[in-house]
Amino acid sequence: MTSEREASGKHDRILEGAMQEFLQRGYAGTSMDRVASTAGVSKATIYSHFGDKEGLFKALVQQFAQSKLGPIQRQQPLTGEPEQVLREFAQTLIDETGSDPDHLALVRLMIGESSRFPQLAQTFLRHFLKPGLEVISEYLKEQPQLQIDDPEATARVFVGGLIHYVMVDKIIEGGEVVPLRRDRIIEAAIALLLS
Amino acid sequence: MTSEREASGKHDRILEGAMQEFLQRGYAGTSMDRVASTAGVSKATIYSHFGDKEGLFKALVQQFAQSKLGPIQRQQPLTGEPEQVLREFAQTLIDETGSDPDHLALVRLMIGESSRFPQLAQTFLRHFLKPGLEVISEYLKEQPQLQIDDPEATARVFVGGLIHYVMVDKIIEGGEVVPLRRDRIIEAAIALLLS
DNA sequence: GTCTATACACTGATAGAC
DNA sequence: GTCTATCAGTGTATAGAC
Repeated sequence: MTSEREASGKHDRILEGAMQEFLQRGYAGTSMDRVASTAGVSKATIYSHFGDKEGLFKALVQQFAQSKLGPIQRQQPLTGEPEQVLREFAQTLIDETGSDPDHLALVRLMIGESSRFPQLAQTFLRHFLKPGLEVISEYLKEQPQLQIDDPEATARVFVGGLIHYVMVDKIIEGGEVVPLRRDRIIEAAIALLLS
Repeated sequence: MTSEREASGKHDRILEGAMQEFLQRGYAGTSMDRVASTAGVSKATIYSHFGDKEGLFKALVQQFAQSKLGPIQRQQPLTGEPEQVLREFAQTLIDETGSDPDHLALVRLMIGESSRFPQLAQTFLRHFLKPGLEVISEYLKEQPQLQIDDPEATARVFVGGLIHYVMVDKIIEGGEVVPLRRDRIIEAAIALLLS
């Protein structure tokens, strides 16, 4: 039916336009006028689809979290030599989260609004952080020669150290204040686990 | 002079009121009307002191960064047994940054606005992150028996892992999604450095 | 320096025509 | 379902009195 196709088209165009605006200007900084203009629809159409500004925002972030699987989430269980497995995992994590401008902007937004939209932060963690922690944690459990007492906590330090690097370097662009090349943090993190 | 004393009093009251509002509502979510009301002055007074909203915001964050020294920044160079030194450092970092609501709110704000106010993020890193990295980095350099090839990068993984824990648990309150007790992350981080 | 009063644009949201 | 037109309220910022 024509009405269904058109409705769905507008629905998605609104979400795309809203995404651009929210990622660039933040929640409070985004106006519904501008979202309407960017999406090429009238404000009334937005309100009929999403109720209000908060409804639009929540719909948008959930859609993002569900559409874009985390780079780690789609990974199979890890197998192979620890040094190579860990290096590839670390490189993938840093490169894929650090080179996607939309992802970086979403992290900024999610953290900035986490006190006003706590569910969004939780959705984000469930989709992006938790799967990566689990896959590394499982791998460490299967490597008794590494002598790791607490694989879950160790995975958290390992992944956390890498994510913190991306946050400082890419999300808040603090690379000038505490400069450090990508490969040095990767090798240091691996060395800690292997020694 | 009376005029000086009074001007200074209002100046500080405005900064304090603005701090409350910005930390709670974000930059765009804060209105100058509300700042004026919270500070107990008129809007015109704020504009005469700080020019515009952006000027007020910048003055505020710089004042915060300069007044509150990071818990690590005021520390002397570390000395003693590695296990005890590292444990105390980690506990201090997690407890002091994780239990100060203003500090947590400032991190949320700083990250959320980092693309629109990059200097604020840099100021923050210079005052809070860099000193901690340096003190740990220096300590690791003086412990050859730990066999750490790259003390700076290793310090970054160690500190980053701890800060990431605080960010997930306290800043975005994701403790339910990826629960982990404070002591487990501390012991896991220490074990990585000692093994 | 500080206030009151106000200018003037823009905000989120809706009514009513089609 | 979608639009145009519009509402009441609030936003930043300033003029002018004291």
